[in-house]
Amino acid sequence: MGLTMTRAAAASAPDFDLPRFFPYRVAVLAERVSQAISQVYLDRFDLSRAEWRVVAALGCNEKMAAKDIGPYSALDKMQVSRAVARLEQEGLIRRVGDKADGRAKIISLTPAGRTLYQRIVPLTLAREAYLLEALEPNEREILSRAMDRLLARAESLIERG
Amino acid sequence: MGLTMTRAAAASAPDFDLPRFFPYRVAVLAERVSQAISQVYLDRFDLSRAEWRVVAALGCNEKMAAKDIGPYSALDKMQVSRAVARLEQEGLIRRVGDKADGRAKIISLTPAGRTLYQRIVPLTLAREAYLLEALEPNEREILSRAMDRLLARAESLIERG
DNA sequence: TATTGTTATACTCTATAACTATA
DNA sequence: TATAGTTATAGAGTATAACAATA
Repeated sequence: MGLTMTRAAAASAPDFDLPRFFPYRVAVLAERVSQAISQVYLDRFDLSRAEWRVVAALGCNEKMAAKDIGPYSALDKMQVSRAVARLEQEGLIRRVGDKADGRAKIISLTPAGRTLYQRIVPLTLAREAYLLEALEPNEREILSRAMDRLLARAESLIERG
Repeated sequence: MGLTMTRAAAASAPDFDLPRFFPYRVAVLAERVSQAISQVYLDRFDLSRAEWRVVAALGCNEKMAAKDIGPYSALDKMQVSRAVARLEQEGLIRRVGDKADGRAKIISLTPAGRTLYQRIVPLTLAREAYLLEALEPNEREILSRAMDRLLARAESLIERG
């Protein structure tokens, strides 16, 4: 990981090595992990990644307004809107108007949606467990904390431009 | 991180929590890191991610055949082909036929391409360094090894389907 | 005037495969 | 028959913004 940052060379030949560049490595890792997991929700159950995230969010939370699904699942409001529209067509979720706020719609899984969720979850958890078996418990803890800190730093970089 | 894997509940309510699900977390992290880095190569220098990777590969390697750029930069041959075509139009790379293999074309940066590379690299390294400042040296080492192992496991999951 | 959610549009990316030229 | 690389095409995903309804 370009971790040592030994800038032996000056601007004319900076110490840059793509395969060790952290942003590259995390992109490749995430892409491969996503492929491995999407074999479950996409290939076997024909859900897009956004649709799977919405199902997962509702599986964890029972009832949510669309505006809360976005922040919970790292999707923007259009991705949520489109995913929710398709999931409703497929009979996997239902929407009812919120009495408290006429603009909002409360979204929840139908029984079919919950059954789907319950089928997918064990398969994805098994794959996650297989991935994490590569690590010792203390390594997992360090990884988890590292990811939280890196995410916070990435977000502060994005903010400042 | 769904790391503890305490499956207290049975299939009817598996211990699934999207925000702690490792594949979700690594996807979100990679996306945010990519946004933070693409502010450099995309917003300031108008390169797509694939184009930046090709420039970076050639910055690290001087001369490469297209077939070697793909594996080096985690791009498929079409992504390489398109990126290379645009970079050539922009005068950032050049292609010459390989005398040893009439099918292959040897690709290298032009002086303009190398100048661009040398401008981008310090900026991306600075952002990488900022991200990694969040971690102690030993944490970086553990993270680096963890990423290698997780990648290998993800690839073996993909292979077996 | 701001927020919730949908729709429209254009653009980019991706995936598959057909195609050429060489080997 | 296989490989290096390009091109074609269609589908999926993305970004921006306009829009309607409600607050």
